[in-house]
Amino acid sequence: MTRPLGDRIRVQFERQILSGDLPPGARLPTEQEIMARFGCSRMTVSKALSALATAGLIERRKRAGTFVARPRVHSMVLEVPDLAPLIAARGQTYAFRLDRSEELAVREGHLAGRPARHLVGVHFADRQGIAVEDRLVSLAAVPDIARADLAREAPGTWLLRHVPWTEADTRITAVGAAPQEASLLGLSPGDPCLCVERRTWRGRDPITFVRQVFRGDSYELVAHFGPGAS
Amino acid sequence: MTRPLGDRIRVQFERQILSGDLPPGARLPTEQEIMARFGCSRMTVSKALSALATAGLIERRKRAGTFVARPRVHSMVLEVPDLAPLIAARGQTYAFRLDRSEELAVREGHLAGRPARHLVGVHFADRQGIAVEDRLVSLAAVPDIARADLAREAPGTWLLRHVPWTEADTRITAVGAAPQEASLLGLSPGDPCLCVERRTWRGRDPITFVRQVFRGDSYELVAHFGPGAS
DNA sequence: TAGTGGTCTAGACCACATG
DNA sequence: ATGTGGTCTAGACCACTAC
Repeated sequence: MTRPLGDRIRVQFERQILSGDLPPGARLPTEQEIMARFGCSRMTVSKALSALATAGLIERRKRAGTFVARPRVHSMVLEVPDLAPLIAARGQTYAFRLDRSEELAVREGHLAGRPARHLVGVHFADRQGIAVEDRLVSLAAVPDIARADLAREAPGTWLLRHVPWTEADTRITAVGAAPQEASLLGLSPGDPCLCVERRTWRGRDPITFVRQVFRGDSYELVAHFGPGAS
Repeated sequence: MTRPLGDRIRVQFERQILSGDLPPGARLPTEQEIMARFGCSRMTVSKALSALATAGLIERRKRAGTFVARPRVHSMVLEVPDLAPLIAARGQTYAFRLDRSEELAVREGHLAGRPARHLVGVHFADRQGIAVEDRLVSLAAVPDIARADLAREAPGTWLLRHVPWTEADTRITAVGAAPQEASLLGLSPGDPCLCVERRTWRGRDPITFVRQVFRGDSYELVAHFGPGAS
């Protein structure tokens, strides 16, 4: 049960960095010194340090050496849960109701100029509307969307199983509920809602644009930053 | 200007996967076959495929082979910009005003039972309040906080330079502005605001808890998912 | 210019899971 | 049982850059 040597090297420096023992800007030993200390070949040391560099914990500069990176403020991992299991986990019953489905030519956005299916619906938890969804799906990229049974399965869930995206942008804002949204969600107009807008691609082909408006009091997003594996 | 061989191997499979040429579940050639095709050693192939595996694009199983991974829905990279440069980039003038600074013993949360400094202040863009901030900073972890000049530099910026965190949780919700918040931000009570709550640690020591309430009409968060490097 | 990391080789032994 | 990936070695040459 002895862990790989490269892992032990990586974990040792990981610990020293996270504990503050090696503060940001500190210099690590050279590969030669680490080789000698662990009695291993240079390739093993190189792979261990490369992993730390990929993870952003260290920064390597030729001729100068290897240094503990200044922490990057600007990136955390955002959890993007699927609504159905999330609501089921709360002990509530999930449902989706499709209110509109039509074809149209998109005028703007990353789907501009393409024929698309326009889908509007509501996500429910125990008969309480918790989110309204307005979606465009490229017919060129997803011709099968016409045959999908979207009466109960949310378009997002269906899409994910049939045409998983490889690239996505998400924009998160707070908005006041529009009158129609408010009535669907059982709110008063202007009540705070979380608005999530997402554009997705597969390779370079745009797939879908979706705008989801969630009741502010029953939905939250969670993000995490940390060393991750260890 | 010839790219490293390992990179070329990695990029080739990356492209085939993202284009859908190699769909999820498809099997990649064995390392032996790739060695032969590129005329390189096995180590080079191994490093290229390991990088793809770390990135989550492929999955490697002994005796079975290497396969294109089923895409993971549930994680995107959330950009967490520092407010000052963000506002400067808009061509506005940034300022922070500290309204309260006191010591207290925290009762709940990840700082429970610890003495802390309680800081309340407002972020401004061109004299318009755009966010109110309520923060607790552990005195045990950051004794220097007492000496910090927080009159103009936001506590978050100061903290980042002096005690960078290594781990953080963020919760994003939509809330209605409380009366006091509304008056500070020039809103009416109940107007939609984006609420960001973050807990941070350095190693296992809790550092700070912060709740920021942003004007819904002048702040947004952006997240991205994609192959990243290429 | 000398020391650092970046990359690569041509082997090797091992663990493991599948056929 | 066998073929796959996991890891490691003991070298090597090169590019870059801080000294």
